[in-house]
Amino acid sequence: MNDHVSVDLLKAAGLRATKQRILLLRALIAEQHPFSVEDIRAHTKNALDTATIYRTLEIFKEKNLVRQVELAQGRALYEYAGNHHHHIVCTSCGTIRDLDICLPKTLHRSVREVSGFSRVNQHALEFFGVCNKCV
Amino acid sequence: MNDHVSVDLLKAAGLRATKQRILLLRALIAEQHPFSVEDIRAHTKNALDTATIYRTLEIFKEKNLVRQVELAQGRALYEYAGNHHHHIVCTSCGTIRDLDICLPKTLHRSVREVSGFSRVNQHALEFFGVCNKCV
DNA sequence: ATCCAGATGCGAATCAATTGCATCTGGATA
DNA sequence: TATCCAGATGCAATTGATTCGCATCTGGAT
Repeated sequence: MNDHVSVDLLKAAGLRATKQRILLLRALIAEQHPFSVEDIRAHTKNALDTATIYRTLEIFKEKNLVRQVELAQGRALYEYAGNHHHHIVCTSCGTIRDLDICLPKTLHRSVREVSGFSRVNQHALEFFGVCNKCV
Repeated sequence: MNDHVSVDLLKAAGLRATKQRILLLRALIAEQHPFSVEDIRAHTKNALDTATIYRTLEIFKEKNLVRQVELAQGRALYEYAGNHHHHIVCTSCGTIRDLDICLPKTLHRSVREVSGFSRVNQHALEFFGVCNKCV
């Protein structure tokens, strides 16, 4: 029932709305948090094949439906690309918390100037520290 | 001869100065750029075993001699932890350029406040764009 | 010169991610 | 609504990075 949101998002992105894509997108929207492929499989009760998940995530990334997050944990994490934000990771327990903080536009602009790159499209920003539960 | 620098750095870090560690550290200092394990092997003419490189890099990371860089290229990159800096990656050709840009301290401080974390020790910041050679 | 905790090399194992291929299906078309 | 096919999927096998077990070696303390 609640598939409408996912279906609409898929159609808007010019993608075929298959069962698998609807399920995956719904899981991503529901989780609202960086998510490994194994987490996704668990969340969807193994209804999705691993290869399908990887292939679909790749497509979703191209359409800016999901974002890939690298936290040096040996595997990639993915999250629904709602509003732009960043994360802080506890290096002790691995907890990930969202941050509503972003780079000042001035910094983004000076990167283009300093680097000599024609375009600067994205940035990845992750913080690492120790959460309050880990002292 | 030029091993002295590496040897001193290792001793200062409280590590045994083995042939392998001197060689690896020298390669990292010489390269001054994010480096994959395969790159390191090539640079050192396969004198180092892969397992040794991984194990040693892990130790170097703990001693803050090297930094691990995640650029979502399917493998980790490592670079000598000289002065703190960041990178911009061309999403077309993969070129990595160093940036002498960093976050304003105010942002770093507010992360601690917003997140509720006790400590904020590090951050990873990577930019992605298109370099001038790739149009 | 001796000694041994720690370091190394080798091969095997692990684990995330990718690929080939036969089969299936969403949705465009008649 | 029935037909059709490019694109999507599942499965199994593969790749490629990283890790591990274990026998051997070595830096540096004594």
